[in-house]
Amino acid sequence: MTVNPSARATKKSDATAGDPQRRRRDATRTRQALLDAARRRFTSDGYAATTVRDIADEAGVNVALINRYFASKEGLFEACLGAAGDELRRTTGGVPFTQIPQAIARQIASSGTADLPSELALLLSSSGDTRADEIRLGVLHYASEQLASAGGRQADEPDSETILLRAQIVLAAAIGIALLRSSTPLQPLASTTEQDLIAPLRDLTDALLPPR
Amino acid sequence: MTVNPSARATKKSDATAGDPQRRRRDATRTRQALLDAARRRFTSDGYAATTVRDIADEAGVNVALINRYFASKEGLFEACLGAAGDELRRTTGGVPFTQIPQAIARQIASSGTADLPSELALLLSSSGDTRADEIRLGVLHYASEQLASAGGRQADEPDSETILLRAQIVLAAAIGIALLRSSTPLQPLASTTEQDLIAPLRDLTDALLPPR
Amino acid sequence: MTVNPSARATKKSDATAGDPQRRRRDATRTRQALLDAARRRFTSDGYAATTVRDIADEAGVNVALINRYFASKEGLFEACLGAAGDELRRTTGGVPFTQIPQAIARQIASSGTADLPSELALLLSSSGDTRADEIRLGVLHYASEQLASAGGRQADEPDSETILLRAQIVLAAAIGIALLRSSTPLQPLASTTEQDLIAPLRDLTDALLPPR
Amino acid sequence: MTVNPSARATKKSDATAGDPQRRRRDATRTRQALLDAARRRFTSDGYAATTVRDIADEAGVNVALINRYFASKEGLFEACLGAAGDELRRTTGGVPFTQIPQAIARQIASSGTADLPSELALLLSSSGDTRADEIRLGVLHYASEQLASAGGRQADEPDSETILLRAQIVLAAAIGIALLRSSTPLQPLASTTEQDLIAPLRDLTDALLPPR
DNA sequence: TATGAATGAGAATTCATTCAT
DNA sequence: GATGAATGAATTCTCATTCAT
Repeated sequence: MTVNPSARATKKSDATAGDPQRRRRDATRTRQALLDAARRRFTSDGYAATTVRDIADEAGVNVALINRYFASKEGLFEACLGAAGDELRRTTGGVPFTQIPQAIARQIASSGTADLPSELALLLSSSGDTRADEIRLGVLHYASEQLASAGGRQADEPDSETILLRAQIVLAAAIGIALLRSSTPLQPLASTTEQDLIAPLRDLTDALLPPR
Repeated sequence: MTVNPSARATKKSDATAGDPQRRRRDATRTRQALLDAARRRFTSDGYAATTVRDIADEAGVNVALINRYFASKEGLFEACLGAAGDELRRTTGGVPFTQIPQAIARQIASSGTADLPSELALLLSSSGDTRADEIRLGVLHYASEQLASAGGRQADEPDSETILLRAQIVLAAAIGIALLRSSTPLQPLASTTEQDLIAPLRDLTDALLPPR
Repeated sequence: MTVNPSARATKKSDATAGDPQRRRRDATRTRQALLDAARRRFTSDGYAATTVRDIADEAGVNVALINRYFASKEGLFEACLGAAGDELRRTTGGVPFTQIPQAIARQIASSGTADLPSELALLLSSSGDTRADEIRLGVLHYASEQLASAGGRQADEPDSETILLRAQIVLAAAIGIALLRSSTPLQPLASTTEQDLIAPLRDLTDALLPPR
Repeated sequence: MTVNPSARATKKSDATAGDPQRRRRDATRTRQALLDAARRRFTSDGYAATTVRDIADEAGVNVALINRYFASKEGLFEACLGAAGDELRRTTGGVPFTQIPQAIARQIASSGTADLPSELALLLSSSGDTRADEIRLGVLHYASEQLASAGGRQADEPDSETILLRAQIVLAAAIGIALLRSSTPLQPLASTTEQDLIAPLRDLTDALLPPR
């Protein structure tokens, strides 16, 4: 399910033309399947409510492999967080001011409603793990600073604190939306498309993050 | 055994008539202590990560009383949710449009940062319990409709769907802020006062919920 | 099974009659039952091969109580070791030289063959737990020094090192006997009585620990 | 493919004539490496506390090879026990009475303190495996009978039972010493040399096993 | 009403072993 | 012959809940 079988088959037939669809033992693929499944469950159910068995079942692999590849449930969570951070940085880093609404909307609505929820939502699932909290906080900081500087502001301006606060409110809004979409079927928000979100998000960012 | 709690309470107040403040065995007091403690822990740690023992300890009462008064952990959560809903309705119901930012700011910052977090954050802690989810969804719906109608809009207008969506985004922002403040020490957002929040929230609501 | 119900009943009626010590659902008794069962299994099977379920079943109580009363399997082991150390100190502390063989024999054969094996055997079951290892080593040291000094020797004599070594060999012999009796049905050693052991042990101690 | 290991070895030594020490794929070498590593870990940690991965890592080979060569962890243990029994028989079989202390001392101290512990200690690590227990008991029996007969005694003498008991006590002492040396750093016993042990062991055997 | 004891279900994790390459 | 992937059975521990005072 998680693993796309068709793409896999294709790749496979390229590699071992005579023996298609027979790749059962692939460490990296297993790892990724676990990572995807974990992200889904962690964001929709929260860290504590998610069992490793849930994740393994959803990934279609044996539970013990979670410990093999990620040492522990916490390790898996940290890996999810790291991946989410990377993804966020890639999507939002260096986006010009006018593109921010689109970027946020894409981030929120990127992968459908509940199928593969936005990385944003993951940033609020606390695990009680210190290391994970640090990662989370780091990503949040980075993201809000990116937003703050997108308007062309510098960190040493007199009202930089205010700007940062407003950027964090934008971030909070984005996360709030992602959460309401992934955990609660609150209509119409839950079923909006990326397009639907751009206009209100533009109003929001324009109001909170006025360019120079 | 004793089925009627009120009758019992009456008897009790008779017994301790001389010292009405100091009642060691006071059902309603115990109930309230549990409710407060539960709200704190549920919002800061999430439903699943909170143990009934945590709550009981924080409330300073015996664990078994949770089951006595609320039948189960889920029952306690539902009770918290109900109380949060009531509180929200009281705070945000019928607020005139211009007062919305203040109302939201107060709601968010009402009780300090982490000491007694806003009810808003509770609205996203899912418990996996169907009844609780219904309550939650109900409260969220009500709140967003209140916001939508605050601008003087009616539910049967042609663009009512859009208005509702925008109201839900405002709500999402409010919840996002509450969450970032209660679960993560993201500065400066985490330490802002009610006053600090009003201006940006005004900008936000003005942009998203234009009055007629 | 382990806990003698009749003895318990008797004690109980005694206790509740005049003694202010009341035992309701009896935590201390449960604790002791666990301690006894644990000592049996740890000595006969070793730490790692013993499951907490084995112990709980043998004690006739629920598994979770092990964690309740001793925090962990390791905690229970440490408690056993501590109790064994106390018991050893009580039995062997300050025993005059001529009584040593009897003391050792009693210690070894004290409680039958396998029913409640000697504390001695426990002193060799390593758990991999650092704290437990320290306790164990402390008890072993104490016991060998007791033996060394029983012959009237002082720690500052020129050959004190030799004396201590010989005392440790006596101790090793005692432990070896206890082990061979508790873990392996090596006949005739496994079924000897306390009396049977005294004569050979006297020869052994006389040969290794010559009095001044 | 290659069935005959000796043929293989021959071929091998031909092939790697210039570097006879370094053979990567050598069944008997791998087998022996596993056997040595297993003996070390089993004696120092006990059967249950030793993982097959520990052993394989220490031997520098893949884990699966344990099952390949010894069918199971228990099989490996039995093999160790068998090897230890052979070794013991070789060392102690037919030793004249006066040489017994030396033989025991050598056995105990043979291979340093912890590096390659005495086979003696292995004789007490129970595995819960019936076959292994039988082997163990057989070895212990054989050894004690050897000791008993070393004094020139016959099995049909009137006090043969007593003699056997005393021989078992000597054996118990030897095992006790080996254990205290391999598992616990009890000084000075743990660091004594073979020479240091001979004198006390002579006193011990003389006292317990008087020759005819 | 309140409390500590007790319980059973379920959680994460470890580990010997087997499979496929 | 050797290796890394995968698996299922256990094991320890936690936790909500119930029981007995």
